[in-house]
Amino acid sequence: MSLVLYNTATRRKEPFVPFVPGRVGMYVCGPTVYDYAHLGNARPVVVFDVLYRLLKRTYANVTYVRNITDVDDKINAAATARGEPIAAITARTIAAFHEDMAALNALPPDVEPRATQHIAEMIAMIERLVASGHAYVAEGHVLFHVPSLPTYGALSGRDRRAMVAGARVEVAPFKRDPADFVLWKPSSLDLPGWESPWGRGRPGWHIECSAMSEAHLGITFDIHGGGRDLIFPHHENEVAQSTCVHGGAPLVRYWLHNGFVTVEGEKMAKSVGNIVTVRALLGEFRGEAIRLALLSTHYRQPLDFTREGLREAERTLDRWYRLVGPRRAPGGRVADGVLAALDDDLNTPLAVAELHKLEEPAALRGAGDLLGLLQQDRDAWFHSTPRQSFSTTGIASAEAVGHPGAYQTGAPDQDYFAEGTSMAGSLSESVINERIQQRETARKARDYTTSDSIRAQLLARGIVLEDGPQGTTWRRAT
RNA sequence: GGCCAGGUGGCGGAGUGGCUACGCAGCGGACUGCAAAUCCGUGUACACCGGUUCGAAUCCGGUCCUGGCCUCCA
Repeated sequence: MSLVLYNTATRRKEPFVPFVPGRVGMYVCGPTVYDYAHLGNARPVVVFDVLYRLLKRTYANVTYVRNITDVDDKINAAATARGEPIAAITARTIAAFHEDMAALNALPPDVEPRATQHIAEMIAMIERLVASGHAYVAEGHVLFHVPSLPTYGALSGRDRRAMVAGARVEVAPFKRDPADFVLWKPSSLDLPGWESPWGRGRPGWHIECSAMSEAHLGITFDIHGGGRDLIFPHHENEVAQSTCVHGGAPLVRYWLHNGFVTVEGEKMAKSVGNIVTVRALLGEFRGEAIRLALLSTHYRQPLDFTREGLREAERTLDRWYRLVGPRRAPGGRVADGVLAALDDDLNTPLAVAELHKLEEPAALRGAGDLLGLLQQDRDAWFHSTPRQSFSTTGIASAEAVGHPGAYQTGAPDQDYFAEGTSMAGSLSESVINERIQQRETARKARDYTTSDSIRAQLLARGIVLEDGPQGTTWRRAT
């Protein structure tokens, strides 16, 4: 394997060489848990899941860390707005996140640290920053002093003075420099808080990732991933904190960032009202189709998510499932073309094209395993509806998770899915099989009027019949 | 305003100097009682204008357009 990755820090593709031979440490920024995961959250999870699978093929020791941010002002705001304890919101959201990502065939990370479990490490880190002159205390806050680090801005490629000039947010008066950012801030008693040398307070956003990556991956690790929007300020600030704490030792060797997701050509944003949650989408499409749609565009490119794109992904999976054989079986050797595509900076669209060239079931299953696709039995795929697929993986319904109204994402979102009315799932398999038998009888009697009417009836309920050499099979229309 | 991406056939989407992917849709055919599925055939695209070159979608310059970031949005 000769993996090449595009490194945001150098803006070039570079051969991937682990810092410690044979061992790989990878950190991906995970969700802030106050609401269901949307497509923008799902893309990095799926993309870096493919990278994780690819790395595990080659390296015996891969540690994948994906954090959970469970202390954040957005969570506090949600708790206030809903009149619900923070712990209840985070616990429920984390459970939903796990279910949704599992439905997308994303493997769980090796470590999933939570910010609230690493407060002590954060405080220790901040103390060192204060002691070394990189941070200062002001009005109960601890701030990182950006001018104390001459190389600040290298990752995002921006000039400090230009940033200040373009700043559109009011600068807090106690900052020594407009670019300084918060490491620790005071908490009133109604907000989550921990005792610290600077009084009861809570961490700023960036420090958690510095603390958690050090705790689980050490001072310098190989890969750090996330969405493009995190390059600045989040990752820039992470670099600043960590390198200052670690006496200049580099934090990350390869920075990877995925592009944004738009929906039907529009930016997905709360203000537009077109946030598409994975959970809502899973009600209409199967997880593997969503996953394939996410992998059909190169991860660094912008991805426009459309209903038609999802349908195409379903048709593609239909075709592959017809070829892979009835039972889920261990995959065979991964085709060279597929590997070469993924080795080239995770070129998943090219890998998908390579899959189209495969005809052998074992080869398809093998490539599918690496991409996290084709993970079920053929019948399970053809007979399942989105809902069923969702529940057979042990996922509780949105209602069972509770307070569905709390996750109201607005009318436009509802409209997006309203047109996808589906009758599939309204017929049980026994009824379908019974009708197929009746049709068989009619066909043997050459009563094609009856047989065609049975097929038409089933089609109206979303069931497609196919007469093959081995008899009649059925599938859910998509 | 600054910085950064991107504009490829009806659609999606790779490709970054010559060999013009791949998929979907469409069209024609085979198969089928009819379908579906499958198979065969079928489409010479690279925003615009210059330049470099024997040769450019691919390199250089310019123009237009779209999107993102610019202090807590993946």
